[in-house]
Amino acid sequence: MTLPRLKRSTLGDDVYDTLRSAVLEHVMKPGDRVNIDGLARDLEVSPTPVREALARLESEGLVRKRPLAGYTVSPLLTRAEFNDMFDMRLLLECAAARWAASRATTAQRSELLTESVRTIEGGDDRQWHAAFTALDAHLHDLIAAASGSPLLRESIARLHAHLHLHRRYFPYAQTAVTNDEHQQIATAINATDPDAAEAAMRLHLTRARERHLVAFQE
Amino acid sequence: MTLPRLKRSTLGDDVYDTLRSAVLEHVMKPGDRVNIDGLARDLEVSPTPVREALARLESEGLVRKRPLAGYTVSPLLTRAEFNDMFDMRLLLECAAARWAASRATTAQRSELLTESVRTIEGGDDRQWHAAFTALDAHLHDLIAAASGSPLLRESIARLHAHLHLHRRYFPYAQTAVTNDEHQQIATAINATDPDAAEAAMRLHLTRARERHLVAFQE
DNA sequence: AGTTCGTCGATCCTATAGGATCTTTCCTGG
DNA sequence: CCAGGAAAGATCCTATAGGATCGACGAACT
Repeated sequence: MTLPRLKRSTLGDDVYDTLRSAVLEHVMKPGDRVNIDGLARDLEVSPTPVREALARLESEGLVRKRPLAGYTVSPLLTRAEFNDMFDMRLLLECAAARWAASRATTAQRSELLTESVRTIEGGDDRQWHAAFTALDAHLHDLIAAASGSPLLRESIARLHAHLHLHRRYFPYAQTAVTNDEHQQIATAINATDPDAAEAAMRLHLTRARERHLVAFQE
Repeated sequence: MTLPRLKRSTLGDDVYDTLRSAVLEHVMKPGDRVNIDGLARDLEVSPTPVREALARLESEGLVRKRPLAGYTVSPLLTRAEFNDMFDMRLLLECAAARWAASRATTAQRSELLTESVRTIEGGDDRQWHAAFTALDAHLHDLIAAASGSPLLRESIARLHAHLHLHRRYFPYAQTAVTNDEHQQIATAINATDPDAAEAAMRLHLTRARERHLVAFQE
């Protein structure tokens, strides 16, 4: 019998989750100054757990720290940084798809298939975008988990956090295409076809990069 | 005229560097409990910067945190984790070598050649091992930097920190082989030969894995 | 008019104190 | 001799206060 190990969360962890969500959902916008005392007041905690949470967020690159001048939310990605991120995604996620195709368990394959056909309906723009982003992140994490490499999964998760530093962009018209690409990856992994899985992932990421690149044309 | 931007370091950063070195050099051994108040007394600072440093170290996986029970130094790698780490190194560092071969600047190529022929002499066992490890890490970082991808370089650096979680092992008899492998990589990169650079890196890592694997045979 | 200096306000950084929790040790009973 | 429970000690977690530094505004000088 395995008990779910009741999670004894600390205040610092709660603050961390809250701040992380705020940055990822652009409630705290890139470039914003982060006032430790102010945040502590708003969250009704002491500055100490806030400092702890910010130290972790800085280690992940979501906020920047200037000594004796405070924290600021990390600025938006430059075009070069954006391209670098997608180069990394191609490197990591293509390998993840390949490994997942050869090593995933039966349960992982079926869950991947199930999730890949889900679609997001209803809600206003903000809700819809949040839900779609979450689903996308979840799918990619499923593949990363199925790769059987904890380190690879963690690296991909870290990278996806940086993706949120990118300017918000709503590819409404292309969700059908995105869903189709996801399904092709899932199908290839389910069929234990590493080559096809890697190719499908490469195609998906290459197209996703192009879809997002329009944000830099202004 | 460019001034070297005097670094205004904070106490928290100093504590972080100190603790990080202590963990990496096994002054604080895997599994050891970390006493916040005790460390603050020893370092003659308040617990606050110590907490901040530990939060960052936890984010990097060098220490673990159990709520309401304190921090402990991360345990030694299991055999599975060790293999996973080298799978990741193969994925990341082979790509780094390939990219470095095609994109490195002239200055980077020459520095890589210079450093790859350096050897470590003298000192007692501890000093010698520390110097050799530092040189190895420096070489791999040079290649990662020459890849032109900041994210890739950071990922590799993060991975190398985990390498120190591995049991100490002194391959005295094999340093000549290691040096030779390093030089082959450097030569290939200098010759702008991506295929050879990747192959040399793959060979180096594969052999390094075997050299370290003996630590698990007991 | 432009620049420099000094003061003010805000913020960060560090230090200390009190409450809650876990670990350890000791004791009792079977 | 071993298992279970309780109390003491140590530690972590949180809250608050004081010192130091940075940025900004205004005045005086060149």
